[in-house]
Amino acid sequence: MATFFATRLLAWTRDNHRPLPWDNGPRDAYHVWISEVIMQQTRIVQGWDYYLKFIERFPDVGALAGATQEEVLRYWQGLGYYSRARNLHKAAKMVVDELGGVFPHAFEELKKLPGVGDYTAAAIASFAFGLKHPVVDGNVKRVLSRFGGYEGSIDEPSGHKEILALATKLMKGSSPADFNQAIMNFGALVCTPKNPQCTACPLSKKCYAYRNECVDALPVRTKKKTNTLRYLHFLVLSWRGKILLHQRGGKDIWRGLYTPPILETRSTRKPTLKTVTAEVRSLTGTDRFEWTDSSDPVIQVLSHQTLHGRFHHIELLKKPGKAREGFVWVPTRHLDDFPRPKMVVEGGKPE
DNA sequence: AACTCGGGGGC
DNA sequence: GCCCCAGAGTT
Repeated sequence: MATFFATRLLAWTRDNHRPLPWDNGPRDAYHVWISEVIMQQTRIVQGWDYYLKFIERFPDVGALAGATQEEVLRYWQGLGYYSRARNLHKAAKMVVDELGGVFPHAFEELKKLPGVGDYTAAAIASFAFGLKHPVVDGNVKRVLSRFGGYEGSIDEPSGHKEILALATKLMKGSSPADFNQAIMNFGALVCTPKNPQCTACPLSKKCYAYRNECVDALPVRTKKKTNTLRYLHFLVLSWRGKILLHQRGGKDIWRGLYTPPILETRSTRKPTLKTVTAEVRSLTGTDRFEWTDSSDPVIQVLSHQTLHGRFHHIELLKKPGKAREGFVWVPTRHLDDFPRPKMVVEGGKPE
């Protein structure tokens, strides 16, 4: 069975080249690492230009370690899951400061780097070093749950282990890098979530799901997704060509990114003048202002939250005091120096 | 084990 | 609308 799978899979790959953004560049540990982190939970097409621009600006681990977190986040702006960028930066510093700038080869050592989990460690170990570690991503879970007939939930740790065990068996005798690359491409192009190309599939003859007519029922997922509704009111305070930005911290979304000060409420209705006045006074030390405009609600759907945002334009009539810790007055022409979430980039555009 | 963390595209 | 994408960290 292992021979059938790998032979057919690798033959399919030879006839079906899939262009990837790193095709024309080196595939050492640094480049594999960057590409895999950028592509986490992201379609290749979406991450394509991010990868090329990131590599251009940070061509090696030293360049990345030497940059500021702000600049790294700017290159990540719009890509989402910003902890990936923060961890990438932190890990680059670890490699430079503690490992002499050299990536470890061993799977377990790779996993010690922040942001490197099972998948990314296996990808680096196999693609950069040729080690026998199967990658288990969404593609692999789908292909193997169908082919092997795994009907448990792929969301559970047990499901992950089952798929990993099957992948390990099927990989035996193949080049780990070739096998890993092939199975992910195959999942992306043939064994797709919707409308898989079973009639053209070189594996269908021995595919459990195809033989048992349950392709659409696999893989099984059990995770339920919560969806919280939130109402964010951005206070766009301006004073002589500058606006006030706040760098987000804590455990909420967009940590490390900059937004105007936010008043969160329970509806899209404008906060009361009283609330806004108190907030402006707290932020600037003055309550002399003119509330000139409020945008229509802008909706941004995240994987686990739906955000309704409104931008309230407030012009100060008196010089503000020194910005509080974590806040900064930014000339509007320098806004691009500050990494901001998509909703803020869009909402800040002139109408 | 369950939650949290962005944004986009296919259907 | 719902699902899923070259997942990982925290609680």
